[in-house]
Amino acid sequence: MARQEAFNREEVIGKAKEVFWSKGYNGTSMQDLVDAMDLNRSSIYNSFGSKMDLYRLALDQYRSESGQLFDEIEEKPKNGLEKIGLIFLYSLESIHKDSEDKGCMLINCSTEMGNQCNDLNGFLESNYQNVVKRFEELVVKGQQDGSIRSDEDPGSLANYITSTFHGFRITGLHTKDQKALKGIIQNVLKTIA
Amino acid sequence: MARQEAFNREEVIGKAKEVFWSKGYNGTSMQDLVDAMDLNRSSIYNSFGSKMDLYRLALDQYRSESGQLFDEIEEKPKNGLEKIGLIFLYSLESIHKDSEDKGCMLINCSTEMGNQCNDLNGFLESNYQNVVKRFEELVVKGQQDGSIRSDEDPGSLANYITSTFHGFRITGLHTKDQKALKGIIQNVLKTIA
DNA sequence: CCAATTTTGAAACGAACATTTCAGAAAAAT
DNA sequence: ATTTTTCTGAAATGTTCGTTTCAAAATTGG
Repeated sequence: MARQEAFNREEVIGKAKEVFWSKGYNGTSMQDLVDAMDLNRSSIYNSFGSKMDLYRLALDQYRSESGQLFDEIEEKPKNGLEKIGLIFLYSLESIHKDSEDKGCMLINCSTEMGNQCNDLNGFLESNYQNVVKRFEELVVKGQQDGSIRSDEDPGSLANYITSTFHGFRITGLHTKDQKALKGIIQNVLKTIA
Repeated sequence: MARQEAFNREEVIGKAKEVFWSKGYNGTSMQDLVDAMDLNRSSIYNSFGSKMDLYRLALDQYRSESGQLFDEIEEKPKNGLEKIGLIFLYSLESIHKDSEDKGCMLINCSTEMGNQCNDLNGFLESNYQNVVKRFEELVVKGQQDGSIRSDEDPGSLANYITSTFHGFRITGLHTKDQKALKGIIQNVLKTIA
């Protein structure tokens, strides 16, 4: 048969992801992608379809990587409250390393495209619900091991945590002060303990 | 002398604001603005300068309107904690009325343009600090009247409140469920009480 | 009513946009 | 080595972008 792709697919999607993450969908031009992915225009269109198709692939990769975070924490020998704290500490680390102030790609997508693109809305919604679900699982665990209070149902607490979690990421755009950010985390944990 | 502007300045900036708010800066075309403002292209350029100039005017108007919210609450006969609760309830109302899912224009600006446009960054930063300051004032008041705990300094609590406040606005993009949103507010207030 | 000045409308600007085209280079299978 | 298929590179597609131009219409003050 014939020739096959010379590039690593996940790798070049990763490069596209970085550009979309930093500049947003509308702020990213095809030329930006050509430069970043180090592929020819036609190769990109051939392999990935349209700019929007590529954006969705980039989002998928980002979500997949973010989801792994919860998986990693699941295995650690910690109680529910500590595990939720770890999620926030990972986020703190992301903020610390985010010298470009790119923020969270999924939040960026929500604010830029959520109300403009119906196709993306389904993706964003399922992702949001998934985050709530993952937090809820940790809350249930915490209520079982006694590290999280049981006078409020897990879903409600998970809503609160998810909300503060998103706020935390926005806050990270404006301050990188570790002490201030850790103070926020402590208050969140205090609320659910 | 000569002819004068036939349109109301704040009014047409308001119309531009709606478009930018909904579609973002990069997602808004000059044609969108011509249509929405009901002004000719050249009139817009004559009166407001560039697209970016107009965007900044729209942002200014939005910030000014948002700031009035704090002013209104200042006059009410409530304690510090209740006043902070009122801010969140106003936000809840905004979310409820936001059928288009436009969210908060300033957060949208932060996520879309904060890391791309140095000029806007100063504006965004001063605005963010101002929100923290306004919350801090309410915290101080709450600590004086006993409605807010005094074992943590006002600045630290204000950081927590601001962070959750922004998260609340993001959450509003994903759910309009009043009970769920009120539950989040209750947890925030519980944390600082 | 006239002169001064600005707004207005429509057309035009070059640049940048996303996407397509297509001939030739490259690699796999026979 | 030849055939087959795909990838690749560069150029070109038509569209839309933000902005400018300019003559005509409009409105003010004298």
